[in-house]
Amino acid sequence: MRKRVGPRRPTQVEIAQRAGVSQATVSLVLNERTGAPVAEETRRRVQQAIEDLGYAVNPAARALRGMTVKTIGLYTFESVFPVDQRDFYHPFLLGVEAEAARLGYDLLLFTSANTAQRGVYAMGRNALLKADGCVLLGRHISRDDLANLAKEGFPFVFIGRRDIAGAELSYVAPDYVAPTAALVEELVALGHQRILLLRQTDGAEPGDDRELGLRQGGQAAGLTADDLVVEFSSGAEDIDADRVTGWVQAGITAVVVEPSEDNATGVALAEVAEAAGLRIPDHLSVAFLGSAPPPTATRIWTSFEIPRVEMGRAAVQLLVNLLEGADQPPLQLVVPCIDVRGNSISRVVRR
Amino acid sequence: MRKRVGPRRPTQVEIAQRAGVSQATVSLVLNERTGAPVAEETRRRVQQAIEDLGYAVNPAARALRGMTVKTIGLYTFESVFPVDQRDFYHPFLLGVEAEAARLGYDLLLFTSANTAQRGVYAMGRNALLKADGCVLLGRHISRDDLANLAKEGFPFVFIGRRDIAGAELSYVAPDYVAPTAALVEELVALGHQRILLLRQTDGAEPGDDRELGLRQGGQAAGLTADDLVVEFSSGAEDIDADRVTGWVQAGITAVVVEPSEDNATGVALAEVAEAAGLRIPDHLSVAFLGSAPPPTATRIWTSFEIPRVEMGRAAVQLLVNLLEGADQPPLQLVVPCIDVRGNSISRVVRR
DNA sequence: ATCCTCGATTCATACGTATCAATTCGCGTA
DNA sequence: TACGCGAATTGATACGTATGAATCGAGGAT
Repeated sequence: MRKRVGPRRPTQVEIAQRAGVSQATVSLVLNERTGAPVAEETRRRVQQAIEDLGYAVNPAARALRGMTVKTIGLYTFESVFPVDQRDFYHPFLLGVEAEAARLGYDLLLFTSANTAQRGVYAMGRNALLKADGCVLLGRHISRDDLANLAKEGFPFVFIGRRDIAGAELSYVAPDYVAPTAALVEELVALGHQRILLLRQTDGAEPGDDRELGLRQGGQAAGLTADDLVVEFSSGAEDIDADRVTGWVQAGITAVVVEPSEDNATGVALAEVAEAAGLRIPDHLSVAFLGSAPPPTATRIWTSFEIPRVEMGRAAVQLLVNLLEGADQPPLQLVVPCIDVRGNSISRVVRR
Repeated sequence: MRKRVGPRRPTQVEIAQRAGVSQATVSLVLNERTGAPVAEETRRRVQQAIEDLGYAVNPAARALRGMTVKTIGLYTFESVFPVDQRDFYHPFLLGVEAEAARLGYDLLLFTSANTAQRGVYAMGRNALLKADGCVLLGRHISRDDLANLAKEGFPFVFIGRRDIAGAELSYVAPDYVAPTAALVEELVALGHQRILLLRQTDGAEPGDDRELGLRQGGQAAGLTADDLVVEFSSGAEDIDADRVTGWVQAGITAVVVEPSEDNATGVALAEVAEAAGLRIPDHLSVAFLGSAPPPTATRIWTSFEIPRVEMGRAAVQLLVNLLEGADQPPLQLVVPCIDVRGNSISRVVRR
């Protein structure tokens, strides 16, 4: 934290001297809406002095007075910042950026905090305070951090759903329940009687939502709890031929997969099944409860897409509401996903 | 500029009270390097109080004291902010972001200023001051803005070269001269005797550099000034068959093109030439003095690439030098480009 | 002439921090 | 005992702004 160098910038005091008024009057001219009237002639002289000296208000001083500074922070819990276009999070960033610009806010990327890898309450805390409020993003998020932030009353919006006991927080999240239920009902209508949900081990609330959708859909379609199987995967390495063929032998005819960022689990499942002679969808229907691997010439995965850009925009809108609305309560927004009709599920084939 | 709401955060005064010391001591503990010694026992008590109350230093107050805030601004002069991956500027942003993170700086994107479309000295000025210094980027930049910023002593680094009379400013720029000269020499070695440089109308210094390279290369290869022709284009629309065939009839056998962001001029040239029955490179050699259109199955444009990510990194390094070095003079850095050996130039064919 | 009103302006203060100058205290030396 | 010295701590101040309270005139109205 070195000292700043270079020539000092003009202040309101200097403007005041040049215009022959007091500093307070300069401030009044700058923030015209305060109700106190300023004579037209004085206003002109002050404006002129501002022009002459090239004055610009000092954001630090303003912030110290407790004013907002029109800056929205963006914090991600992943180690690599998602400016990279290949990153799963990039569309969110696009939405956040676009909406911030539209609403006249600058965007502060907390890149420094992420190098420390220690969460908001290590390096990041000072950083967060540089912004009026913050959009938080990322799967591997610390619940404690979120709870603390909420308790402190720091304005933020989380992208994704997190329920914290004893604290209500603002988020914008996709609706995983409804499309999952719809997909399960569709599978039952296609003749599937035993359906497997493959969850991510770290799925948290998003995983819970898929499981809830599975049960709702299964119940609506007349399946019993025994017909709905839930297993976990922590990545590609725990999907092998034995496991997949085991499912089939146990009567599973359809697998619905909770995607991870890189979709390693889903890709592995497809490869292992294919290698074991199980064709998709003839022998095994597979669908992704979220973003699927990219389509190829022959394969379009049945799935649904998260409206990521729109969610980014919505998060900023919620945050600005929090910032500009007088003591606004926490806001939640659930947005619908978009069905992707693929060719990876089909009518069940009895052997 | 609304007033902030919500619960107040703890201050150094409250820490001091809880630890039974003065505010000054708390500040000393926080910034240990000031030479004043603090007893180990006191330090411990203060640290404990900080822990207990969840204290974090107020960046605004610190900034007001004239401290830096570890934030680098990024300002682009184009209207659309280059977070979009399709944008020409995206690689620069990647480099800036990565290096800022590495050096422990946060990155402030001036999105709000760009919506106003009026340059640094309209909306943008207040915004710039939120950061310790700024990286500036963009082709359609206002010289006046740059000159004023330099005069005011605001720390910034421009990506791209701009010479401003009476002011020395910091920039990182690609070396267009050397590779252009080399390319011209190569063309002469291939038998070309009359070479055309097609400049962008708004090319400014980058265009000047290409022209300088053309003359240097031509001279080194023994061509006279008459053998080197310079014309201007403002986009695809002023490239038509008449113009291109006119060149050929005037003895031009090779065209070197200053690229624009979208390379519209170069693309148009290729299409028009092809349509007029001029095959590239057999009838006309074409090279890009910078980034070329993307390669296809049959065509790799002879060109050279600007190391954009590296330039972004370098710009941040220069800026941090300015910020952390005591009254550092302006710094300039010229980086080499990377040759792309294509198939769009060839030995001249005498008819 | 006195009082009140009201528009225009100024005074004074607080925001939270870093740092210089001043103070206190313990201790060894003259 | 007096004195000096260095380590540890504190008092006081300034950074630039916004704003509530106070001041000041100039007109009316009474």
